[in-house]
Amino acid sequence: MLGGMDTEGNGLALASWAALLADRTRAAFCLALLDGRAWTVGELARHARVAVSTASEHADRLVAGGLLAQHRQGRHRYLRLADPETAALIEAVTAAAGPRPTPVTSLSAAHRRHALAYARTCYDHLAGTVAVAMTDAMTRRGMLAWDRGLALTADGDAWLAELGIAVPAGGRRPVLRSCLDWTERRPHLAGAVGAALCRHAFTAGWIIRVGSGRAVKVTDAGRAALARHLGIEPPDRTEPPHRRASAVA
Amino acid sequence: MLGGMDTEGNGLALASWAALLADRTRAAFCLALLDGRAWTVGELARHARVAVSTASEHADRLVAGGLLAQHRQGRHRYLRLADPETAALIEAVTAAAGPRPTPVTSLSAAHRRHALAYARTCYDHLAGTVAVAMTDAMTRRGMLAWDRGLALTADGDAWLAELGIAVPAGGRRPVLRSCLDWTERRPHLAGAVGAALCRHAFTAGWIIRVGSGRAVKVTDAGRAALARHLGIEPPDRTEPPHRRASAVA
DNA sequence: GGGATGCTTCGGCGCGCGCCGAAGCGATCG
DNA sequence: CGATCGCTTCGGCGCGCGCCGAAGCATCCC
Repeated sequence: MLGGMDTEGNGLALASWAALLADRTRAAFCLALLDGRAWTVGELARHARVAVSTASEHADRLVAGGLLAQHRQGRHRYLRLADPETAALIEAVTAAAGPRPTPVTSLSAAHRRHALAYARTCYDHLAGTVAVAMTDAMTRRGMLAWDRGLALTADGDAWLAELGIAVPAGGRRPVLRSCLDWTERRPHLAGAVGAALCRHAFTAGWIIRVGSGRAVKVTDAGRAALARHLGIEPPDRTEPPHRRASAVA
Repeated sequence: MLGGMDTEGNGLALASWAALLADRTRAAFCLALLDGRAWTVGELARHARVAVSTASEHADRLVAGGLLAQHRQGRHRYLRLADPETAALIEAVTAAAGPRPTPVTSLSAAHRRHALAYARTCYDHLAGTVAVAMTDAMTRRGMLAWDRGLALTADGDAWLAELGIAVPAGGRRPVLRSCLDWTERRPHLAGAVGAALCRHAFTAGWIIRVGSGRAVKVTDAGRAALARHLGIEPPDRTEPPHRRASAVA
């Protein structure tokens, strides 16, 4: 029959890999870990609402499959995503898995949803309305060129330098990548540059973590910086979401 | 608890999507369909060595899940991958799922394996040793710039024009993307440019399909063209593989 | 018309996997 | 030292899913 070759060995590997994500509990783990931090087994269990024993076994499988890395410390076992490539892949699959806009049941759920859609981390870079707006602004200002691929222009280079961000030279990691935003369905920046930008936003106090998840909050200083450096005016998102219908733009 | 939100709705979507690939038969289907062509239910069944009834049901699920598109024609039902994005994602997962070098059992299997590793289609662009060599040559000749993202240079633009390939202007598809080669573990070109290049290679007679799978063969004309246009000398791959150990470079 | 051929539907079988609670174990704390 | 805490291991339960063959239904060919 020919052709079976490619498939037999490799189809199995593909299926095994996918099987790791093909369970709602394990998927929940990976999604939670997309915040880029390390979680304990207990935290993951509570998050996904399963028994700790169950969570422990799932963690075993994910580590064995190479999706997660672990490190033990005292009586804790910390889990995080294995590497940025894995994170990118999971994010890509999530985007493909579709904009299922998650029926919102409670008001506080609506708050959290909006906070996530507004600004969050995507492993090591920024995502959400704010990240897409930043990408758009950078494009508008001629810092990014999309017409022959995606690349930083000389202006973009200069801008980063001005902020004190060094563009990391070639490792095996792509310097600049576009990542389809899961809520906006439009691209934001990832890759080494995206990560450096996000790191800078944290250290410069533009954004801070809020709650235990992936959501971040743009500080006053952050709003000022975005206005000054990119000419964008992100709305204040500490106010309740129902005020906001027109502010997203 | 907080944080459950993101996960509950979305973790389910992620898991459902992954479940589509999490079966060796369905994975085999998708891998086969990565050749970019449309297969019938019967062909897929024979390829994956399952009963036709089984294949039919799998096809249903893949179509319902949005991974495959179908079109019926007389008593046939043709299946292909839904779109280039889906293809890219599957290829990415395959690469992540790992370089499991597929233990080779028979001599003819070795032939097929080498043919695949040497040159094949990856949905709508080229992959394998040849594709990676082409990408390297284009980089060496200054047609591609990687240091600030991945982009065509002016030289690259001119080269494509010389071949009569128009760089497709912005649709929602990325113009140029690097795709991790599954056999070489190094990047080759994808995106609209990769697809255009592959299409050109077919129409210009540089390559032809061989067998029923994804493998392609570089013609004499193709070898001449690669030498002339890129200064690379791909070895003749119609000869048996054991001759070739040193020729791959 | 009759007889292939390609596909779908259905019933049924059996394995695998996700779940839990109980018990055990090592680290930590008082 | 004993009590607590975080995690792991184990046994057992039940659902879901992948598989098949038989039967049915179109389509195409003579």
